[in-house]
This record gives sequence, C-alpha cells and structure tokens, in this order.
Amino acid sequence: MTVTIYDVAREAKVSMATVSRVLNGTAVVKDETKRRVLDAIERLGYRPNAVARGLASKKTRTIGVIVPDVSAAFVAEVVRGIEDIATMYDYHIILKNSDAQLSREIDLVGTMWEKQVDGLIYMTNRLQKEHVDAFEQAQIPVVLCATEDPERRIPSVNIDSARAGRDAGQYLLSKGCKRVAFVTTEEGLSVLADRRGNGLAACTGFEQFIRIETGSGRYETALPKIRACLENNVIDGIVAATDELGLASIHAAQDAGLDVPRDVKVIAFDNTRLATMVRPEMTVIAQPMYDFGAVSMRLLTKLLLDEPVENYSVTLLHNIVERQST
Amino acid sequence: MTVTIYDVAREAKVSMATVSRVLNGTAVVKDETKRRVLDAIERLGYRPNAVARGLASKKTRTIGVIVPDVSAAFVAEVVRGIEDIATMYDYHIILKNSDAQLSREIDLVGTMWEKQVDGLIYMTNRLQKEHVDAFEQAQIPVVLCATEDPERRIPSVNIDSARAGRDAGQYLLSKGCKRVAFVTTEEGLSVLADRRGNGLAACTGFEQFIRIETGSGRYETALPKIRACLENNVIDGIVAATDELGLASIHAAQDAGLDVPRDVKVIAFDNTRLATMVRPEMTVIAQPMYDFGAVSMRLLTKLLLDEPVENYSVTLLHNIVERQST
DNA sequence: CTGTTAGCGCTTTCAT
DNA sequence: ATGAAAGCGCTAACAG
Repeated sequence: MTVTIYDVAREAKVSMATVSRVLNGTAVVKDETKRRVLDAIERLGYRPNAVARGLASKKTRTIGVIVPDVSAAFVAEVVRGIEDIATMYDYHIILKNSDAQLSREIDLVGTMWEKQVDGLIYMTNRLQKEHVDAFEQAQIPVVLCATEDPERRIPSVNIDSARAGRDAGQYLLSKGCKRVAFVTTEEGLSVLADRRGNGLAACTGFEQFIRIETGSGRYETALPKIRACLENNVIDGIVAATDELGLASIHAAQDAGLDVPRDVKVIAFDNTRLATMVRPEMTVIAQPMYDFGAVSMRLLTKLLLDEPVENYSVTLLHNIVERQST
Repeated sequence: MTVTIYDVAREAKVSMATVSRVLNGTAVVKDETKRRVLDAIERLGYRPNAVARGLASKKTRTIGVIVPDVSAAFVAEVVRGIEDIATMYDYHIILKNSDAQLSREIDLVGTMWEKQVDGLIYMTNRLQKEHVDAFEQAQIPVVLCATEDPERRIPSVNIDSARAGRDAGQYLLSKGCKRVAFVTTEEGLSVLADRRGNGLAACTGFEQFIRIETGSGRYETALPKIRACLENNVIDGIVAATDELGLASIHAAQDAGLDVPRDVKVIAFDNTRLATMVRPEMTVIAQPMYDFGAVSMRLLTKLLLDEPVENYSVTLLHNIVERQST
C-alpha cells in the first residue's frame, strides 16, 4: 500500500542505504545508479516518510511557534515572517496560541517537547523564571521574538523599546507638545509596553505626563476611557502603545471636541495596515513586524546549523513614519 | 540521556507494553500497577516521544493547514478557529502559506503528505482538478475551508455566497439605492467573490449595476481606481468584496465629494475588526470567520474519528450588521 | 561507490 | 492483567 524506501531499493536494484543517499545527498552516488533510483522513485510515486526520518535522525525539521494570539494583526505578521524563512530553510512550523496565559505558555513547551521540535520561537509579554526553566528542561533551542529576556540568557530579537518611547516623546516635543499622555492597556502586563512608557516618561521638557490605562487593548473599551481622560486633562500629545489604541485616541479626541492634529497630536506604535487606512492617517513608530519573525527564524536556523552567531540578542531598528495625525 | 518508555518500564518493574497501556488507556491496568508506572514517569520526568508514536501507530495527531496568507485578517481569524478546536481534540497544526499560487498549493499537499499529517484543512480561491488529484494521491482526508468545491467531492465549510450577494443587494434596494457598484479585486480570481457579485447582479430593481475591479485588494491601490469610477458614474450604493475595499470605497466617495451614507451607501463583506474601528463605522455582511475555522476543524475530527457526519458540505450563516455607512 | 545491519522509541498483536 | 517480540520506515555507522 504505502511505498517505502525498501520498495524503491528493490525496484532500482540497489540497497536502502543508496536510496537514502540520493535522497539526502549524504554521500556520492554514481550517476547511473542515481538515475535508476530517481526513476524508481518516480515510477512508484514514492514520498519519504518524515516521521520515520525524524525518529531515525532525531531531527524533525519542525519548529514550534508559540504566540499569544495569531488573530492579532501584529502577531499574524510576525508568524508570516517566521513561516517564510522556515520554508526557505526547509523547516515546518507547528503553531500554538497561548492567550498570554502563563500556565498555557509553560504547558505548550512540554507539548512541543513531545513533538520533538528542533527549535522554538517564543513570544510572551513577560518572560519569567518558569519559562526559562521549561526551556531548560525540554532542552530545545529557543529564540525569543519581540520578547525581552532581562538577563539575556535566551537569544532574542527585539527593538530598543525604551529608546523608541523616547523617540516618540522627542518627536512630540519637536512638534510643540507639552502635555503628553501615554495610552496603554495596563502597566505590568507587557514588559515592552512598559519600557516604551518609561522611555517616554524619561523625556525632559513635558509640562505634564500622564498614563491612560485602558484595561483591554480593544478599541471599543479604550475609546470611552481615553475620552474621559481627555475631558479631564488638557493634553496636546498622545503616544499610544498600539495602532488600535492610537485610533481609539484619535476618535476619543474628536469626540471630546478636539481636532487631530491641531489640538492634540497622536503617534502610535506598530504600523499595522490600520495606520494607513484611517483618516487622518496615523503617524507611527513603525515596528519591523515581519522582520521580527524572519530574523528570529533566521537566528534559530543559525543555532540549529551551528553557524557562527555574532549576536545572540538582535536589536532591530524602528523608525518614525510621519503621517497626518501629528 | 533521553528517558524512554523502556526506562520507565524498568523503573516501575513492568513491561513497556504496560507503560504504553497506562499512557494511552488502551487496556485495563491494575490500579496498583498504574500507580507504580505513573510514579516512575513522574520521577524520571518522562515525556512520550510523539515521533516514535507516530511511526508506530501511523497517526501523528497533526493537521496540515494550508492558507493563502496568515497575515490577512480574515485568514488569521480562521486559523485561530482551527487551532482552538484542534487543541480541544488534541491535534497540532502545521501551518503553510500558499500565496494563492497553484503550484505552491499543490506542492504543499505533497509536503504535508511527507509529514504524515492525519488530515488537511485547505483554503484556496479556486479549487481545481489539480487540487483534487493531489488530495487523492496523498490519500489525506481534506476539509475545504471557505472554499467551494463546485462538484461537492470534497467536504467543505462555506456560507451561501450568492445569497449573501443578493442579500447585500436587497439591503441596498431597501435603502433606496438604484445605481449600484460591486467593488472587487478582479473577476475570476476568487470563486466566492465572483459568486457574491453574481448574486448581487441578479437582484432586480437596480437602474444600473457596474463592477469596479481594483486589481489588488489593497486599500492604497484600490482607492484611486474606485474614485475614478465614482467620478465617471453616478453611483448611490456600493457593495465591497472585503472590508479593506469597503473602506477604500468610503474614502474614495468622500474624495469625490460625496457623503457617506447620504449620497452613497457602502456595505462590505467580512466584518473584520476594521469595520468597527473606522468612521463612519461600516455596515457589513458579517462572515463567521472564526467559525469557518472551528467548524472545518470539527468536521475534520469527525472524519478522522469516524463519527457520523450529517452533512459533508456545511453552510454557515451570514448576517447583515447595520452601521453608519448605510 | 555500495551493501549490511543496528537501532530510533513507541504501538500492537499474540501469548500467558 | 501483564509480558515478549515484531515491526513502523528511515538513517547512520561500519564494512567492503
């Protein structure tokens, strides 16, 4: 029924080993023999069984990808980057959503272990000791993607978030803003978001700086909260932690009778497609989302192939894209 | 180094078979023995090797998911639905992007075959003979997700697209629209989009009906084309094939000096988050994106577990969500 | 350059 | 209720 390497060997009148060799290019095979094997493969419609291969070689060419939620625009873009590079290096990805729940995040490492993945790309809001322990126990090479390891034990790919926050602040200052708000979901939820906020807060020159916590990152719930804040505080500049919160900020300002950008300027993080499709188009601190994924995967391949690695914690560049909201 | 089932057996003073039994619940094991095994597993930190399991049992508990592009909002949501249900039934998913290229779509079936996936969830714009042949050759159970098989050979999950198109038309008629445009990427690209367009075209009562083809589905490229059309035709109602095209239509209308919804009403397909975040908020034909994925995966589990299946081509319900753009 | 032979770690008869 | 043993389909020494 299923055609095996043994069938091919018989058909080509060679040994399994030789078939394996032409399949994997593990050793030189005489051209004539190679042709016979290839012919047999063709004739029988043979496909190597990756599972058997994985068992024998202890390499599955499969990468585990653990993310909070693929349906988030940012994450989906990252996953696309991961998958593209994985394909390029002939790896497959197993995708799992953690919903940012610690217990699930840890569980999933175990699951990936059972699946014998060759490596792991990991996204989480806050890396904890439990994570590192899990990685260690599973003995799987891990690359943290858009996730910081304060102690730099685990290879990672990030931008300089504090600096990005500062850049946003500097930018608003240059636009004449004095009273600035940082709109974020909730302090303590995401290390990166906090770092951005702190970078922003560190800017000197603001007359006032407040944080607006929206609880969830959802547009609908954020909008009224931001609006309330805007009605109780005179604010002329906003930095939002995500595009969605940026848009909520713009609309909240408009609802409060303010003009964007005249009365209040808004700059948001991420630069998902949303930013360019709304009016006014949003000025953003653009994050290299696709590259987060692509570079993480590339770094992981280096780890797996024992290629030399110059830098185990890669810092990607961010940049400000000026549009109409400022 | 790596703990195997054999080590556990030795530690618990039983045979591998018994360990396997308690692991899989394949047969009754005396409570006392079971405890010894569980203890040994705990003590040794044993994790079953899913690859070895897969080879021995010929079941990998892995599902291949082939989509055009995860980074598209619609698709990402579908994938989330698939993954959730997969997890629920203890399956894993291998994700692949095809970029809607036929050759790649076919290739990927072969790749999934090699990976010995137990089943396949497949999304494509236009199912062709090549696809069906590939499925057949690989002998993998397939469920088509948001993808129609005109000949109903392959199980699938869809909405009634023609009817959805008609509903959109009917809705615009009820709003007093007479001169309607269908904004889509390009005829012939997507069967479902075409079907919607045809359903719409079949509505009687319009004084005029035109199609606006935008080439790509991207906001940026669509906007000027739609605007040009709107300047050369008197249009008072638009049905857009996606939210992104819907938003492009709204902005194009505004740029052409028209008010939405007063002068021209816009209704779009999909209902991604975009629709609720823009102003005016978009009226949509809501698609059950998450459910496309969830139901497809559920159907696939039925196929895999030999559960009775009432209906091999499931039709999900769509509905109109009325907002400000009409 | 090619063949032989052990496994890889588990499931699954078949006995007992 | 438990054990023994034969594979699953392939890779990777080791010979020759």
